[in-house]
Amino acid sequence: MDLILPSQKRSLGRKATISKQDIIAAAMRLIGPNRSIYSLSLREITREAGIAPNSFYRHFDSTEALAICAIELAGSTLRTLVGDARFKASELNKGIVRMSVETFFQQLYADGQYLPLLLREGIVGSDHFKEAVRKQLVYFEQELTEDLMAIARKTDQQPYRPDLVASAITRLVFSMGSDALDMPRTQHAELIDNMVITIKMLITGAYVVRKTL
Amino acid sequence: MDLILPSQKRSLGRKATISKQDIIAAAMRLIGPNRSIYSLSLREITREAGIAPNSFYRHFDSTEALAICAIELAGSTLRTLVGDARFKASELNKGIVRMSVETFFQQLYADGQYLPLLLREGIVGSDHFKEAVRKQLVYFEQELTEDLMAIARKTDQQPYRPDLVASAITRLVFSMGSDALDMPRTQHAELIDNMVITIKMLITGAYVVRKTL
DNA sequence: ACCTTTTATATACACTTGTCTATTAATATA
DNA sequence: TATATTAATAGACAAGTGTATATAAAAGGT
Repeated sequence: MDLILPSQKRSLGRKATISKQDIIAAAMRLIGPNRSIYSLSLREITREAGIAPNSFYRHFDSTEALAICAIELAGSTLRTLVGDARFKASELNKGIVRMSVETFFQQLYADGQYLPLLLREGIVGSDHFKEAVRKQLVYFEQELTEDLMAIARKTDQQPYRPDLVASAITRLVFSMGSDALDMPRTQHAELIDNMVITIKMLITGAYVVRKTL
Repeated sequence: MDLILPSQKRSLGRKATISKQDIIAAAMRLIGPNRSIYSLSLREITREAGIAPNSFYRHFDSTEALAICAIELAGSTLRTLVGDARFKASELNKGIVRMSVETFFQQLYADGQYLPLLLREGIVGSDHFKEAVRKQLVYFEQELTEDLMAIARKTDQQPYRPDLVASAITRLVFSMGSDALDMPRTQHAELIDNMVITIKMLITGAYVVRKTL
């Protein structure tokens, strides 16, 4: 998608002094831990990015377009990150659940701040925003479902409604993750433990419940 | 709290033509399903409420003050509602989990739109906002924990970490609840079923997991 | 009746906002 | 070197913003 990757070949004209990514980065700097992209003004963004207001239109049609671009970028970044976590987990034999959760938390400290972005824009944005975020979460859930099936194959047990489990885990991880951002790091170890316990309770319940329902 | 209840006694001066509640109602009308209070301008609110911009200051110091007042109102309203649900559940013997979830969904259709309000402002607001919302969620979790203990007493089993279970349920209910707002009502029955199943998986897991950990 | 207190409004000011219409700067190609 | 093409800017516009100051309106207390 050329919204994300800068087109390598440029055929003619003046060299671009700023890229889409630079503008997105400026926007990310502005929203910080509380604001949403929706609340940013075009001029505010261009001021932060160090360009003239009108230059914005060379890169995006509107602030809405920028937001959607940022959401997609955030989603893909996060998913490759969790993908790596799964790979490492199978290598280090550390437990997929814990490894994924830990990786997720690492991302919290990264400059990108992609996780809270997804959370916020999925809730306060326009319908267009929400759909973009929902799409990213669905990817997440699909990968999680795969993981759950892999675990199931190992233990030779069939979980009940792995789709629901995956959906619930996604919601929990995002919810607790954004809470973590407002807490001192000293509490994060405990939070991670709680998260792992909760997820394990959920997965365990998924095996047992099918008998009782 | 006199922020919420209109002071009955008025000692002197001109009669108030508008109340705090009227202004809050106007703000609620404006935010609709997507916007956050944070994005409302003072003039926008007063226009909707049918008063002059400066009149706003007679009731609130700032839009932030209005937001916090609305959050507290939303929280108390929701909690009494769920309290009623618990009462009815014990009367109708319908199952606390299902009854609470159903009541929660009923609230989605109410004019107040309090549920999405709590969700949004807890995420995009200032730190002050967030704290106000968090306080309401803690109330929720405490009542839930009570319920879980009550169930435990009946079944004569001790759940593992009921605090974590209550926290998880709260997050799930709010998350799925806000999703429901963007879906056609025809899908709500299924959503409620899924929610109940998920919660039961979680609770069941909480009983089993203590043995395996 | 008059004064006091409260509520609400009117007017105004300095800013910020999004966007339109040129105009200038820089670079690849011919 | 000249030209075409793209990027970026400058200036200006109407519209919207929060708030300060001043004034009018309505009610209670004496």
